[in-house]
Amino acid sequence: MARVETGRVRRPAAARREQILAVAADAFAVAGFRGTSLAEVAQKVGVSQPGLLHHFDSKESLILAVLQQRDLQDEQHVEAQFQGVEVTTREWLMAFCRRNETQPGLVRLFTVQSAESLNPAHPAHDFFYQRNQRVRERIARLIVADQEKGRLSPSLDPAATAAELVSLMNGLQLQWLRDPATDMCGLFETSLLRLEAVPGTKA
Amino acid sequence: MARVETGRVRRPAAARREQILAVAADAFAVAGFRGTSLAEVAQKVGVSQPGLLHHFDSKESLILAVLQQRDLQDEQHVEAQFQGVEVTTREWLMAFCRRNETQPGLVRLFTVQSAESLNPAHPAHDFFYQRNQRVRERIARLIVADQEKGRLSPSLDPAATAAELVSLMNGLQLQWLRDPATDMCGLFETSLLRLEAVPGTKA
DNA sequence: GTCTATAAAATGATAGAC
DNA sequence: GTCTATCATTTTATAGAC
Repeated sequence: MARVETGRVRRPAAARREQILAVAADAFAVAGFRGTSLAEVAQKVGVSQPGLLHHFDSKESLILAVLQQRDLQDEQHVEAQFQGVEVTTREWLMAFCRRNETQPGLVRLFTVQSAESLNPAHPAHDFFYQRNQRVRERIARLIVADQEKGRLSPSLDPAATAAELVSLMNGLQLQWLRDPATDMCGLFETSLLRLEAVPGTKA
Repeated sequence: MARVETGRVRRPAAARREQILAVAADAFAVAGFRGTSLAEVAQKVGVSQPGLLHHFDSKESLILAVLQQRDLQDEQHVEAQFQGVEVTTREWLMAFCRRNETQPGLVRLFTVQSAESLNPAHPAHDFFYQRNQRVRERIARLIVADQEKGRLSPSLDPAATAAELVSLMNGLQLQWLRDPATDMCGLFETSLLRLEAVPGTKA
């Protein structure tokens, strides 16, 4: 006698986890953390809501897992391009920008969560603070290297310029998401070239 | 015989409305639209939740009223400074930046709502789209005027440069909110001065 | 103008079976 | 690994009294 049809699709935990992360990333990108319900994510995955919570203890652990995974993937992708090769600030930043241009969902996830996480009560509040510091420091180091090679004016303050470039990149992403006609990378490159044109290749 | 103490504080509708708008602006600024409950706002106002909904038909109408009021106040404040006077792009933008620096709550309201409203289902989705277009056009006109006076290089594309400056301003606000040590206006001015240094004051 | 009462729906999470 | 059942809250909104 045949088993009763239950409709369940049982999958390896790892595969299901990946699937959930992908669906959740999209949902959080569109509606934010508070605006996304576990039931909604579960339904899109094709699983019950308690079934979803079997893989992630809570909604908080889910958003953190999503952000950490995507952040790691993204960083690795770009850094891998320049393995051992010498990179200028502009090249490095433009590589990120160009990659972002092909991944609006990812950009949206980080842009929306970034603003939402300004709230100290947001589960990813610390995550975004740390991430921001890390990115600024990375860019500041690239700027210093460029200055040493005479590619950027020594009159530029590395930390301040890094903060400015991170801000511009974030702002351009927001602008691009709101109005996809925005030439995000074109505007960014124009600004970077203007930076390189600042006079004063050492006194 | 004395009337029974009800504990109610009855106020003129207009005054209560203003009070609600002020409290709601703070709440939406911190926790966003989805993250703020009417009960929370009502409690801080010192009124019951249905008492609050007597003044605003719904949560949606409340957030829209908050944004419209603040947007109007802000624009009027800065434009009033330059009544009839000729302003440069840099002066106009720096006036906004300096005012913003004194109003973190206001900046946070618009930064958080701006990102949250990327969601087409957000009540202020259209509001922010229109507002963004309006600001970009205003700045583009200032740039054209500066170019005509020889204060900015004619090689700059007004619309593109306006989009870049709006992006930078928005990004700097986010950066400043996340890390108050950021010298928002200082960084902005540095960038604006760099723009003015672009060579080519007409052929 | 403000309140109490209440509805109606949604949500995050747990218990326990299969 | 996934489900059904269920709970405790929270949340927006309405009805009707004062």
